[in-house]
Amino acid sequence: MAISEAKTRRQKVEAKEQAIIAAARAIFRTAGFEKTKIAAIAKQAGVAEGTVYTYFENKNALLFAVAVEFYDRLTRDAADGIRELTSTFDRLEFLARLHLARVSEEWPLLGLAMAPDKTSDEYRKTQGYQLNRTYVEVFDQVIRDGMNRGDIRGDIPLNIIRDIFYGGLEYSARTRRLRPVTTDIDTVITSFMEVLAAGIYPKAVAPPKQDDMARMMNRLETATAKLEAITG
Amino acid sequence: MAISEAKTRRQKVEAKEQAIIAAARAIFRTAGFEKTKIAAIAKQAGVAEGTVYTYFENKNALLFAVAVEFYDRLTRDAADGIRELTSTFDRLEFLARLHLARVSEEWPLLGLAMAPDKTSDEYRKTQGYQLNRTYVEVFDQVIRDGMNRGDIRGDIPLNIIRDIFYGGLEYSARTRRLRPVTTDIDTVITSFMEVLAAGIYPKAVAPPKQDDMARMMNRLETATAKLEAITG
DNA sequence: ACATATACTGAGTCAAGTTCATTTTGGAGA
DNA sequence: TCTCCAAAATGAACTTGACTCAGTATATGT
Repeated sequence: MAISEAKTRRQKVEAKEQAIIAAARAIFRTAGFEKTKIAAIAKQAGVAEGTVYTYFENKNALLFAVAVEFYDRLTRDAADGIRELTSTFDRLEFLARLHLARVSEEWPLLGLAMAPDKTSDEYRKTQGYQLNRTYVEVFDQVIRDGMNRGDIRGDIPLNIIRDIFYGGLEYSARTRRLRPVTTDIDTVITSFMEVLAAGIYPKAVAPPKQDDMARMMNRLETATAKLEAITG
Repeated sequence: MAISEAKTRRQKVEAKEQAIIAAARAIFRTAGFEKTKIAAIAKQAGVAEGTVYTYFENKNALLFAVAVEFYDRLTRDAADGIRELTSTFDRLEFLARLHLARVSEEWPLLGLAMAPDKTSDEYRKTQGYQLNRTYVEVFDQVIRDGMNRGDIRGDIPLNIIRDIFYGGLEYSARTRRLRPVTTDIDTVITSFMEVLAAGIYPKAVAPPKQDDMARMMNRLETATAKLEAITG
């Protein structure tokens, strides 16, 4: 009967599809896209080479399938995470942390998946765009909400804020990957959020009072003492 | 004699190398990396297929050569541009404009050139890193200088500022490329600089009109922070 | 002019992605 | 339980394109 087929047959097929995606993810991750051979994926998934092509149009489509899973999970985690947080700042910090962590792990692969080369066919181009849109919509909502609350200034286009946020995070992830001495992740997030919130220019300062002058002298003494200790 | 060889023979060889690079750049740009055939490059450059390989180890090396030219020009233009500008803000805005413009044109290609896949051999990996370092050094110098002048707060690691700057710009460029309705480039730069300068949070007070004392405080903070970083 | 090193050539090799004719399998109907 | 068929699986064969190499042409120094 039709129901029974839908249960067992379909289940087997879907299990096999998952096995192929899992094998692909694992091998792509260790070997990179170019060096990964379809033969190796097939072997690891326990199927023949040709079978891969009954599930996926080609190698790019397979990479794309891996990317879809990644994005789905990421979007879900992002949405779940902010649900429990109330302040705009906390939400943004949460999203920054999540993104930095995930992207550090998987970007070498998934940045590629969305590259023009790999999404040249129309379906994947628009599909990839949608995937990204859905994910980023979580962020956009936090910002819009923050603007309404007065937590975020309303005179900057959302576009720009989004690009700075995700662009900055992606580059931070890249820096952490490439640099020999890697900064503690909490420090990165703290500084990142600080710049996002208040910018790189010095904050407005109140004109120094008497106290400030005294404090400054004090600190200058300390600093000078340290300097002398070094220079001798 | 040796001199004459160095002149005519070498010149011819270098002209041919340039012809190959030029052909490669043109075809890579229109067709993308994967779809570009060495045969097509050879034909356009007016040489046999095999000749390409007397000049370049392989296809990746050819792409890399294109990237080197791009970076050299970019770095030169960046350094030249800021030389004529005195204020920190003007310098940063200039660098932002330059980067956004160049990256919009060429990134689909050159982002790839630096990707892990293409720089897997040790030479190109470190070479690519150096290329990037040299370019970014122009920016770093502007920031360091700005910190010393008190134009930029000293309590944020240079890393972070750099990543936000270039990451944000790259994403802005990407957005401009992908989005159907593209924002005017001046608006993008203005908003971008505004966020970089002052952040996304509402300003507490009017923009600081720093008097000398405040400037000095700021500078002292910076110096002390550095000192503390050294002495622990 | 001659010898030799350097540059150039393009047919051939090879690796890997993709196709397809054939075989296997799971389940619906008798 | 047996039969039959459509879906799924197979792997050998095909195709494409990067790369090699044995041979040819060219330029330079004597």
